[in-house]
Amino acid sequence: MARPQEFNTAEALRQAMDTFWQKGYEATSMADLLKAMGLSKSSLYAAFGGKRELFLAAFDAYREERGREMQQILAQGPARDAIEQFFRKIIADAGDGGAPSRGCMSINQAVELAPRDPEVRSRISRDFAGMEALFTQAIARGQMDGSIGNSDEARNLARLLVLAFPGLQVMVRADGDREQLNQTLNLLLSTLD
Amino acid sequence: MARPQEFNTAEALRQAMDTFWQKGYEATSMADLLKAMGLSKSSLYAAFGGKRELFLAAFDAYREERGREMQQILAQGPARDAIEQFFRKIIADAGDGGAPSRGCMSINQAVELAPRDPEVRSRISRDFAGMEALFTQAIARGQMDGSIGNSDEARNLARLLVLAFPGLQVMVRADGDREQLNQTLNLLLSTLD
DNA sequence: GGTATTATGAACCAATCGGTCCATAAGTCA
DNA sequence: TGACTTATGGACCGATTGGTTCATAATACC
Repeated sequence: MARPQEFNTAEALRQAMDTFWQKGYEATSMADLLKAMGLSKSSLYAAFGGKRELFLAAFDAYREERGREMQQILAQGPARDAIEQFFRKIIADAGDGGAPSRGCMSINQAVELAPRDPEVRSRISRDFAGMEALFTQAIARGQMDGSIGNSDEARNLARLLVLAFPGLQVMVRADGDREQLNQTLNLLLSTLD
Repeated sequence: MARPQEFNTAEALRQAMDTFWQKGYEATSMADLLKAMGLSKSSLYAAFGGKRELFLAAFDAYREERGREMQQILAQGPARDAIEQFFRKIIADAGDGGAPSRGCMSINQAVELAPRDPEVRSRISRDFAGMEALFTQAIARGQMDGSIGNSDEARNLARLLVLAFPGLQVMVRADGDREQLNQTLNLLLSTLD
């Protein structure tokens, strides 16, 4: 019909996601987003609405992407190994350079916006529930294939892992010692044996 | 010598602490603080410096208070029971009313400011280290008094609890189901047996 | 090539941000 | 009571906040 967009919407959204992920909602200004996304104010507002709508879109993109990634990792190989790899990866992903780590955006938002924003809170509830379901499924599989010896209810064991997840993500974001965290993971994972 | 302060400095600091605790650093404006502390702008700046300095003072007051509280709880009764009470209290303290829970200010700041503020980050590192030390001490005591059966190194067990702590605090702040969290604690604490 | 349609950049907006300044009120001490 | 010291409230500051508006440029279609 007419003049086409000069930017890739999905790619711009990804840049916004990265910025919100690193700095959180309040500390991210529209100027930050404009620079990161590389487009002009009117384009941004036309394509995404305001700051809050852009944030929610970026957050949802993050959640979907991470959900798929988790599902994929947990499906590979013996369940116990898959679960271990899932947690090890969190530590390994922490920026090796001096750059501060980003942690998990859902966890970050559980702290920042969830207490005062029902729409964010409900998303995070869903994230935890989804994570519990995936862990439960993986643990049940591990109890079948013999890689997980603990015969407690899979759901209960899963909840322990769900509890450990934000703990690990917070410590990673606060620049916790990676070697030490890996060591602690040994003990956590030995609970499954 | 001259006109005395009309406000109690410690009490005003406590109000600031509460506000920063609930809303975080960025989402708290000077206007919020003025209202919460009940004093005028010039008084606030004269007594506490700027926003950041006030925040650090409030944060340190929080950390000291909580550190003492933890120490006290862990010292009471058999070590295993004391540790259990410490964790149960975190869940119980979550606002029973509809009011959103505040979680732990150190954990909240591990997410919000720590990645970009070395002064905050070092405080949080110290908090984690202190917590690890207190847990280690309590667990060692429990291994002596027989309330803790697990004979793994006390320090390693302590690190597992240190990992669980931010996990629990984040879930509480995001309005996680209290009953379910208490149930999950059972499994975590059974690691000590 | 002309026309209709749409994306873009810049100018502009009120409101709020954290922070400073100062005249005045309210005390203390001699 | 008078002199000195200090706390207080309000006016004021420039910068930045998120957001809107509009003239212009660029493209697709006929």
